Amino acid sequence: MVVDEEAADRLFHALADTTRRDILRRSIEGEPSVSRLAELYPMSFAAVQKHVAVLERAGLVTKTRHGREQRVRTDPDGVRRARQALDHLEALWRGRVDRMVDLLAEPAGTSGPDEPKETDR
Amino acid sequence: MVVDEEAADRLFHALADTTRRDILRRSIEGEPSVSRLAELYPMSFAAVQKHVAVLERAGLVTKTRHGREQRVRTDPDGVRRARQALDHLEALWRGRVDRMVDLLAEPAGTSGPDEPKETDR
DNA sequence: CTAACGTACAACCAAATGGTTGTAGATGAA
DNA sequence: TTCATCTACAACCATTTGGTTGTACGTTAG
Repeated sequence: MVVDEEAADRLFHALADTTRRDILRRSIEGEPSVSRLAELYPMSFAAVQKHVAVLERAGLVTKTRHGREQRVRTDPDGVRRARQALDHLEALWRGRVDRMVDLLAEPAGTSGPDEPKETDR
Repeated sequence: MVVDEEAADRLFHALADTTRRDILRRSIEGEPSVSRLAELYPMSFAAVQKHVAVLERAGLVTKTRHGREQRVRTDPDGVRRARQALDHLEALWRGRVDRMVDLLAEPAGTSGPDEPKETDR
């Protein structure tokens, strides 16, 4: 499996917050310190610190000491892992569509009937 | 903007749960009724019903009445919207890398210095 | 008609989330 | 050294989440 389920939980949970997504964007463009980030949002430093921690546990950002500050940088692999999970879902979808196309393309009566009335679902 | 922030919150939140992602997968492959789904997980019917509701509010699945049951089907557009949000993040990342490459490619001393020591961050 | 099934929804509860304040440890500047 | 800055983390609180049970309603099968 590409990412195990718990990791996927952490990943998507980390992404499921406007502030955290914004932190992620700003940490892509620059490499802000935690206190620089904290200035941007209408909440305490500690709150922003927690958001960064969530992103870090999800593997979306890393922190590196730089003097007395801690700079936040996004980990492109983290974003890529999230995309892979969605890619997998889309692949499933495409697979299903392909199978439906196959059924339609099949000469009538080759195998079992497509919908034997209301089978058992 | 591709998806507004609140919609993105709902989207990623809906994806941030193993059971919900599994429901999504099964609703891609088949088109199970809510009670069929409920049989699959170690929780009550009502709990599964709530999970489906979360997916529905996120625009990831739709329900359609079919006799007395309600079949769940995933909405491929929903998954695509989630991917677009991540695509955007990756584009930002690529943009940053490109800009760094530009700086490196720039003949020395053309514009301002890259890092004037430890400016003000 | 009656019974069984599938669903919807309210009320409730424990645990997690997102925020706060306060305290304390490192580090850099004066 | 001393002071201001940046960070870490604990303790606390309100709200949301994810689960439960119970009740009610529409639909299909006998």
